[in-house]
Amino acid sequence: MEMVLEKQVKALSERTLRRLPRYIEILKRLKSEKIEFASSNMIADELGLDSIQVRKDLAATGVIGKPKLGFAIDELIFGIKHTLNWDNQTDAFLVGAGSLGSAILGYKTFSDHGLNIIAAFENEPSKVGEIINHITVLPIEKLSDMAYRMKVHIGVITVPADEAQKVADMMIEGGIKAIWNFAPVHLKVPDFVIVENAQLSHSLGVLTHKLAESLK
Amino acid sequence: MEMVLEKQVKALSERTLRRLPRYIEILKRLKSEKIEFASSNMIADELGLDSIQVRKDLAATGVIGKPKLGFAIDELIFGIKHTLNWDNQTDAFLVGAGSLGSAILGYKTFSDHGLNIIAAFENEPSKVGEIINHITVLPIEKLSDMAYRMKVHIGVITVPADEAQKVADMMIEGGIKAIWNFAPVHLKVPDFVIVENAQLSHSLGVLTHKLAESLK
DNA sequence: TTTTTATCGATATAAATATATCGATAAAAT
DNA sequence: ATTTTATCGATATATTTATATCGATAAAAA
Repeated sequence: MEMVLEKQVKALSERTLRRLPRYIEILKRLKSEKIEFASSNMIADELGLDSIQVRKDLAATGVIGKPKLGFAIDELIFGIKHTLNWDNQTDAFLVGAGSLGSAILGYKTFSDHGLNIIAAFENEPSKVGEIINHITVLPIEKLSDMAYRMKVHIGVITVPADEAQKVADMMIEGGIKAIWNFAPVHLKVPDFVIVENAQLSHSLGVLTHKLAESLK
Repeated sequence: MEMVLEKQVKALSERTLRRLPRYIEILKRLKSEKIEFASSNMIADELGLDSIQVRKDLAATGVIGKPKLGFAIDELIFGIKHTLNWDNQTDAFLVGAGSLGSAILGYKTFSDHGLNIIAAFENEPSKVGEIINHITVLPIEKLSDMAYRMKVHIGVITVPADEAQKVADMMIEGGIKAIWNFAPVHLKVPDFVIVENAQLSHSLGVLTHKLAESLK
């Protein structure tokens, strides 16, 4: 088979991707102060980063700055959102309507972040039928079939550790392509499925370690 | 069981720190299967990592492996927990008893991760006095003073964005040394204060971007 | 006991990421 | 209109992180 070379879109590193939402935060604040242009230096200062790094990150969004002025804020916010695909909403299912799951269902702001949770699923019969933030909790048995029929591409897992792999398998069976995993387990999935882990313990470990070091 | 841990030779990178909890997860599972030794290869395979990287990460904990056998699982779990300071519990205050705050208060497992949340605080008078998972919700006004008197070193922020900086300031006034920040804002704090950000949007951005790329 | 083997851990190399340098540019000042 | 200035963005360098190589070692097999 012959390789077709497309114009190489500058690949974004994961670290850059994680900084982009922070830039949006700063830019929105500057915008609310009626500022129209932001330089890489302003942004870097606000976040305690290096301005060269900010410029490099922003270069990956394709937005072009102006000498002496910096970046047009509106355009830059738009460009970052586009890069993150936050200017579209992708339908998602959430499984596990416990306290964390409910908290996530309660967030209205995910729609600004490209995520549209349209249904929740549960094992526990007593929770089925509940409505959380206008989202109905359905029985887990329906997950695969509904995901397939509704062409849902994102799954959010907020079940306990010992149920997570099973839930992931059901999601994949239903054609889900990306999993946002809050359960403290490593999910085994086929190569074509994207898993983004959001375990609180990972971040907590960094905190407790650094604190202990600093108190030495 | 006696365990002598070598003094830590090298500073741990943040990326290593974030992998350590994942090793614990695998090791506990292997242990539950009555396995006593784990090689770097076994661990790496389970997590889809490189065995050399696992060995390097584990070297940073000071635990020594045995040729042909690998690492003694009990000793290794202990060593990793020690490195993360998860063998001690540090008292913490949480501010913001909304849905995410309540979810965090509900986690019983944080005590296995070095965190002991002993009180929660709120702005909203209607929430003050509530008891969530045996933890009382107190008025925010008491935060600084109580933190100082009780020598609390960790603060967890789960308030909305526009209140977070104010809460951080109060925490620092009360002598808190490390902040686990879930609010979507960059906190400005003195150098001696550690901030670990746990914003969901950062992780979500990686997911939505990768999914969009994969569907191209 | 001797040999074979799997795995460690030290050192070396490669890749990714961050930081520095500097000419080009357009806005603002002169 | 000309000069000065701040900032960009391309390229170069440094640093950090990940991966490869290989001798040393202790367990298991012969």
